[in-house]
Formats: sequence, C-alpha cells, structure tokens
Amino acid sequence: MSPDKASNSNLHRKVAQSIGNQILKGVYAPGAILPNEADWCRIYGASRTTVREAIKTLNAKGLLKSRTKIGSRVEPRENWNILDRDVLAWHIAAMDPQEFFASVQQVRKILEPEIAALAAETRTPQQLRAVTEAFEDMRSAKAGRDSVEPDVRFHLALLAAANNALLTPFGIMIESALTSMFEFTSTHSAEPDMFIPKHESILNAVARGNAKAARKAAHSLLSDTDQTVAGFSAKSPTKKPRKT
Amino acid sequence: MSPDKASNSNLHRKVAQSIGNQILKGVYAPGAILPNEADWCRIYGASRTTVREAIKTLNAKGLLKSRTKIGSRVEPRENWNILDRDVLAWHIAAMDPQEFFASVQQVRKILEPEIAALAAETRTPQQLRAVTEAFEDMRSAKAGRDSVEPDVRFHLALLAAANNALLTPFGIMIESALTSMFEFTSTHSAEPDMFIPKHESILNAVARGNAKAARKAAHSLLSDTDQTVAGFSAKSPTKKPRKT
DNA sequence: AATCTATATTTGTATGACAATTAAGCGTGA
DNA sequence: TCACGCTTAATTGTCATACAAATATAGATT
Repeated sequence: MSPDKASNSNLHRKVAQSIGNQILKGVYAPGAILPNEADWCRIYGASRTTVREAIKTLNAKGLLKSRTKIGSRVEPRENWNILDRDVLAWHIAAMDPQEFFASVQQVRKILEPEIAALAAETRTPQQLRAVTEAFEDMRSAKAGRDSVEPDVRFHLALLAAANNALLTPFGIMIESALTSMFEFTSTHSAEPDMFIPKHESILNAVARGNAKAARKAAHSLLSDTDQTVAGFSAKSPTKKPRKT
Repeated sequence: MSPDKASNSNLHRKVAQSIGNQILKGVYAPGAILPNEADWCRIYGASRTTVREAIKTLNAKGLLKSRTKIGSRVEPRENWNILDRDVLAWHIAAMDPQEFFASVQQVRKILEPEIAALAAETRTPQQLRAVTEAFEDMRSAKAGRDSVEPDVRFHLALLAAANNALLTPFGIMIESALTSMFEFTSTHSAEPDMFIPKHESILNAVARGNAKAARKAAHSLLSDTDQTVAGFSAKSPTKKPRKT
C-alpha cells in the first residue's frame, strides 16, 4: 500500500519503519496479531533474517511482543516507547497535527518552567556556556530556517543543564515539536524576533541562578508559543479527528 | 564477569540484557566501540544471528548505533531511551539507589500534581472507575506486599486518565519507583495506612472534577513520600557515589 | 466430560556464504 | 611535501537453508 518512503539504506530499517508506521496508523490495532514472518518476507521480498531484525526492533520499542507459535501481537499503547525518536516520528505521521501540538504544548507547559528552574539551580559552568552559545547563535541567525537549529539547541541545552536523566527523553519531543512547528511559523510568517528577548530572560535567570525567575520566564515564552500555535491552528484546515 | 542472571528464556534477550547492563554500568562508555559481532559470538557461545538480534534490540533502544565497517558505537546518554522498561531496569541496577530515588522524586513532584489536575479535567467515567477500583483494592489490602500492586495501579490509572499520550512513558518510571521503594518501606516498617487518606483526597478531587484540589492533594501525598524516602535514606548505608 | 496426546504452526537458533560499505593504508603524481 | 585516487581489509548487512523449541489446537482416550 503506502510505500513508506524511508529513503535510508538498511533493509531491516525500512521494513521496521514500514511496519511501525502501519501500527501507529492503526492498520494493526493493539491486541491484534501481525502476519507471520514468512508473510512479511513475501510482502517485502526480504529474507527472514532481515524481517526478524525489523521485528526485534519493534519489540524493543514496545510496539510488539513476539511469542513462539503465537506470532507477534501489538502491545497496548501504554507500553509503546512514544518518546523514542522513530516511534514519535511515526506517531506524528499518523496523527492529526493539531492534536499533536496540543499534547506537546500541554507537556511543555508542565515541564519546561520546572526544567528552567532546575537548570538555574544545578547548571554547571559548562552547561551554562552551552545555553549561552545556543542563544548567541540564535540571535545572530535572526530569522528564517537558520534560527530553528539554535533554538532547538537552546532548549536541549537547558534540558541538559537540569541534570536529571529521567527528563532527557523529552529532548526528542522538544526537537520534533520545534522543528515541525517551524514548518508552520515560517509559512505563516510569524515574526521570530519577538521570541529572542524571552529566551534572553531565561538565559539570564539561569545564569544568575534564580530559579523562580527562570520558571517565570520559561512560562512566559510558552504562552507566546501557545498563541502562535493557536494562530495557525485557527487558519489551517481541520482534519477529521481520530477517536482511539 | 557478572553472570547477569536474566532468568528469562530467549537467548538473544539474555545477550541483549547482558550487553545492556554492561553499557549502563559504564564498561562501555558513550563513544566507545563495542567488540564486533564475531567476538560476542565467542563470548556468549551464540550464533551470529542471535547476537545480531540482541544488538538490533540495543540499537532500537538508543544505546547503540551500528555502522558497516565501523562496528557498534555507544550513543551519547541523551539518546538512550531511559524510560524504556529494560533500560530503566539496567539503569537502576547500575546506579546508586538513593541517587535514583532522588531523580524520581524530582520528576514525580513536577509531573504527578499536574497529572492529577489533568485527570480531574479530562477523565472519562471509565477512567474514573479504574482509579476508584484501584483505590478500593488498596484500602482493602491494608498493608504488606498486597498493597503495592493496587497502589501502583492507582497511579497508573491516574496517568491514563490524564489523556496525554506523551506522558504515558512515565508509567514505567512510576511502576519501577513504587515497587522498588516498597522494598525499603516494608523493611523499615513505615506505616502504609497514613497514605490511604491522601490517595482518597486525590480520588475525590478527580471525581469532582476539581483540578486545583487534585493538584494540591497529589502534592501533599508526594511530600509524605519524600519524608519516607528521606527517612530510609538517612538510615541506609551510603554507597560510594559514582561520578559519570 | 475431562484429560491426555499428537500434531501443526510459529518463532528461536545455527551455519555458511556472499554483498555492501568504508576506514585506513598505499602509491602515484604534481 | 602534499594531495589525490586506488586497493585492501575489516565489519556489518543480507540471503538461503535447516533444525530446535514452544505451544495452541484438535483429536484420541479414559
């Protein structure tokens, strides 16, 4: 059916991506049994070795559980490693964008202020320098496609400076969200300059070690982002919602 | 060296667990190149097929990246899927327990109040029922080993009721934390009865749809948990800290 | 009706071979 | 001396085939 572009080499990777995409799209729902390995071999024209490696990959990401004589069964959603880079990409591809942004913003509003606060309290000089550099690059890039990479880097550096390993998986979410959000903001030509001072406030608070101010500044930035999202949300055509 | 017990069947699983454990222990640091597949075959007395499936698993969890002619290189920590069930288990095995609990509590204090608030706002009747049932089971179990399972279920049901897919990975963390925390609280004979009213407050707030009260109740429960952790932290012998 | 047994299906493991990729060393020429 | 291209060797990637192990299902037995 869907060719599932997957330009990258590595056959087992392509197969994994294709099957993963189908699972996230709901072609195979949680609880369902997948076609067996021989079937996949025929479908993709690949050897069983290759197919098995693909399926092992999906097992490792929590999408499947394989058992002898049974086959591979799709796991319940709560076991999926949604913050895995690949799984998140498949998820985004399968989901209504607005719904996704709403989920992301909800989580960001919970986490990022606290991340900023933690960063203010625990950042090392090195970590502060990383944040600063990202900010400088962001400012000098000014606008356009070049500003998105430092922007992402800024938020990731902040996350790293929070010094809590259990929070790092959110880096992938932030990365995904900011880059795909840029697709919209650039199209809709929202001015990026207004965000620079907000970022600067966070940076300064973290530099001063002022957790409270960092929290507040991060909160303020997110409110602005919220408005941007709401802006293109209102304009963009509504996709049919999925109930799952 | 370490036999890495791994009682479960499936040879490739055992191999993956063993290698994964070694990576989390720091035997192979980020950036390092692992022994090649032929070496692992000799080490574990397994076929290359099996070893490759194990390595694919670790690739899928973000611990490794394999490339032709290079071998498998350990990825930087921020790419590790730390909230994956296996990775988290290896992490716990490798880490100083106190340090781990500190990280967990930090995250819980950030997330759980907001999760409770979201649950109050968005829970379906079914989801509320799941939370209620968990609470009832918890109350009837009273104490001992039987109370930990409903306790975990309570928190997971709450998480599900928050209706945000991006938060679900934390279920694994909560599960891990509560069960291993129980190892201590039972040993140190902390009374579990004092927690029941706190859970009840959360349940009631969620039932009433009162987000603010739910947030406050969850916060209050966590403060108590904090004290318990601090309690056995003070008593338990200090392990030598690891700088990583 | 219940229990055991045989069987068939599916994943799990092993072996051996060759392809594809590419780092590193070598050589050639400017 | 340096730069560039070529060869080579090391490692993962893919394939084909065979057999082992687990276990749901159906059938036989009591």
